[in-house]
Amino acid sequence: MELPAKYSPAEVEDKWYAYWLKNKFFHSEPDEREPYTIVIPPPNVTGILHMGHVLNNTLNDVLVRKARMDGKNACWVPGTDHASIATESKVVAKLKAEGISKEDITREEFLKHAWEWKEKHGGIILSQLRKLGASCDWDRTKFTMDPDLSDAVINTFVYFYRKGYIYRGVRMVNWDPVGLTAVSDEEVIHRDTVSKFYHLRYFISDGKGNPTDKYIIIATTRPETIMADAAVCINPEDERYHWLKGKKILIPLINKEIPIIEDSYVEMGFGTGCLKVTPAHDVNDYEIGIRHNLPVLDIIDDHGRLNEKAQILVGEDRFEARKKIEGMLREAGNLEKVEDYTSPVGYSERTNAVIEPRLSMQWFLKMDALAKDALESVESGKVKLIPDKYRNTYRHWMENVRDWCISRQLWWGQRIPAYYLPDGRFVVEADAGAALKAAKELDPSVTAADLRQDEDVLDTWFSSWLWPISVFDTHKAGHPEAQPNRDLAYYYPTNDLVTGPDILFFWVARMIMAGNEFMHDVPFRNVYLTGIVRDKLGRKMSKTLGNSPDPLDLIAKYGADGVRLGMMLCTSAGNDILFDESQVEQGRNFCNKVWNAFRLMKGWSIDSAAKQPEAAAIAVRWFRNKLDMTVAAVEDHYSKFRISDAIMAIYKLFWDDFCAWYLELVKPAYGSGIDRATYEATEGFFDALLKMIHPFMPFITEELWQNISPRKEGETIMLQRSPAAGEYDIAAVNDFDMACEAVVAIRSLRQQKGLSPKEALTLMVKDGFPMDTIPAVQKLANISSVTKAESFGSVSGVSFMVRTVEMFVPLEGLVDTAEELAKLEAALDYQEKFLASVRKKLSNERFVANAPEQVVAVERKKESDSLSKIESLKAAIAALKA
RNA sequence: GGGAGCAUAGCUCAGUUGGUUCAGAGCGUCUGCCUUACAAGCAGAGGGUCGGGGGUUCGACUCCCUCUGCUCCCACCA
Repeated sequence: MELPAKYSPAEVEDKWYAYWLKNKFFHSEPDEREPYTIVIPPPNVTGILHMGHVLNNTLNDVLVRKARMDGKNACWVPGTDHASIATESKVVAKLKAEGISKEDITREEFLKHAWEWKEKHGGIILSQLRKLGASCDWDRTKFTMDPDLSDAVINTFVYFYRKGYIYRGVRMVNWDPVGLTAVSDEEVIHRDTVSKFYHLRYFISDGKGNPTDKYIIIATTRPETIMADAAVCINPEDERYHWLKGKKILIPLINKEIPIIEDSYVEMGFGTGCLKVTPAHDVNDYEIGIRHNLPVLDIIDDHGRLNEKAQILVGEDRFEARKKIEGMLREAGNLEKVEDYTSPVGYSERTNAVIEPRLSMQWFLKMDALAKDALESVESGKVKLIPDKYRNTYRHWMENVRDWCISRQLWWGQRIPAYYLPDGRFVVEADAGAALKAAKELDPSVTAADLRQDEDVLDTWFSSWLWPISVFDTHKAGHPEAQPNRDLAYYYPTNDLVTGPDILFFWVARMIMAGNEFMHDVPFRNVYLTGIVRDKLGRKMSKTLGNSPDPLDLIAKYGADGVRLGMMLCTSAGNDILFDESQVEQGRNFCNKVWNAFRLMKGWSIDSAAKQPEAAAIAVRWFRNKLDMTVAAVEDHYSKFRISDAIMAIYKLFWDDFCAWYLELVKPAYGSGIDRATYEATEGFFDALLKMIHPFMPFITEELWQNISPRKEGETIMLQRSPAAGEYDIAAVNDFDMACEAVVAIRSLRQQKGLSPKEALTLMVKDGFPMDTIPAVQKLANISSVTKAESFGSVSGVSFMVRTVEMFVPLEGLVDTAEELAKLEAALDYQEKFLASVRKKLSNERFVANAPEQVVAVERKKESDSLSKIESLKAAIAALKA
């Protein structure tokens, strides 16, 4: 077989992915084997693949492929999330571009557009995952708004409503004036923002609504809301303002009279000590308003514009109004001064609009009982967080959880199944028919046409928290008493969940709640929390910064295997990843290394008459041990989710041990064939190595595995068993390591002396070297003959130490005696100091008395080793001087 | 304001109950090589008072205190 010197991934990857699909290797059905289940964190249905997805899904794929090769019935369920706000805003934008405003069309028309959009863009990200090699069970692909999954959401709502957990109420919510919906507390991101601090003069009223010449100063960041002020508040302890008690104050510009109230909420040291209370537009002010029974005046509309209740600046955007009112206040003599000011401002996670605190009627889910159980699930270890530092964060959140605002003023999503009677009462039922029946019980005269369904839809997370259940069994969600179907019974709970810490509360915690509620069991055993993918400079990857490479471009350039490996090499749980293209290059290079090792091996012709050379026999014995040793280490890494350590161990095993040492040792002389025993052993090792690499680099390993020896249709490396760790002889590995050290020393010596690798040398060895490895040293260091010696006599040459053994390479005429002497004396000096420190330790009675025996033994070994080295060094120095 | 975490080689990070000749890895750097698998490569080399200070201990990268610097999460300071 003629193979090019460089591996080209493109055709190989498409070919094998198609082969895997055709043979349904990814598909899983319940059987008698142990299941291994992962559900995908569903990407937004209209999303496109970014580096975060690459990280997450590569990890998932590594885990699921490894499980499959461990003989488990592995099932990775893919799917997408309808992402109500994100998708709806995209559809709105698209319609806007076509000249259609959402307000001008009906809900049904809008949803038709939305579904069209979904059909058009919905599959993109899933097909991109195929490019990455993701071994999802595509037959099980789900969408959070599939009809049956939506039914599960509705049933869940009805269930919690009947349980008394869902209620409706007026609350101060986080209003997103761009998305035109309330968002939950978790969807608000607070960022320090530079703004202005306006110091305003509020004049005291003369009691008839006219200003006196006395005024107080109030500091605010939001002068455009003064028209909604309901009072001015001072701290009752604040003597500076006692004279104000009982007085009335006039709101600037509109001259509205409002009372002075006292509340200890106000901090005397902050601002001027006077607080304007605006119950409709500030959460704290709302609380104060309730305490003091103040009227609520809402002057800002859905879009963040001032409404007619503001009396002035009606129709102006809140930020425009702020600018304009500054001028008006200055003109009216109400503006004392303006300062620069930095304070935390809430932004919508989805639209980045400044959140407007706003009062509105919303639906809520009580969280306290659910959170208590979900906390217990993690505290007890039923769900393990990896890394476990997140337990603290998790606990803190669960202990301070607030009720979940689950309604959204959107159309894209599951519509809340509450039906209003004309008199304002409502019923909650799974469908309109049941609702009518229930409504008739309240009022027999009600007809279907009288009933009006709630306009709002449910928060997206209210569907994705059911994901580990609903992808298998859509009836079970909302019906804790029901028997799970066969799939759910078999696959639930899933094993591992890989996701980002940013959605630990949004999603992970809520899945645990839903799992506990409906399955009486947690939804997964391990939660692997990845970091955020950042660029080399530590900046978050974002479209606006343009610092995020397109994964598909990277795949096209380096191959999916290269991209995967590059990602896996630098991932450790819970740590952010500073991604750089050079890592992918490293991955690509590794592919090429594997490819070329294969080329080398396949290029050999077997000579049946050839006897196995000693060096090859040594190599085979050693590598078998080394392989077993590494398999054990890799298994240990997997068990602790140390994925980058696992691949690094495999990487070094392949590159350093297999290629640099093993292949060089067994490589036959140019022009000759290889003996059968060595060839077969090599092929066996190669097979094992491919299997170890496969979860990380599925494509190239399949390609090469298929070509090691002829395979039948339907055979695949994917379904082979991973190499199992066997017994290994650590002493043999250790002896070989010593041989390698000798080789390195001799090569280094060559470099120093400018000797070509082609020039054979001779070697003299003192007692203590593992002589059975000598043929390996000879082959790799090009040593023509080796003699054991008691002393090296007066031959001219260079001596060096390998651990405690002195070795000597005779080099007539190339030795600078003074230089050698200096080197040896430096080594002696170091060794003597080392010995002194060891002896100091050993002469410390408390050390000998308190330290464990083995630690003391190690020190004694150091002492004797050091003594023998000193002896050798002294002898070598003496010989040089002679 | 509350909570959590981090600081180890030029960069990114390991260091698993305080004890092996333990100060490591990968990348990068430097030197020499187009050696008949691979220059996307081979061979070799250099590089760190483990952030500063103090303490506990026979022994500290590891445990405790403190200082400095950074990050994240939560939170209503107008």
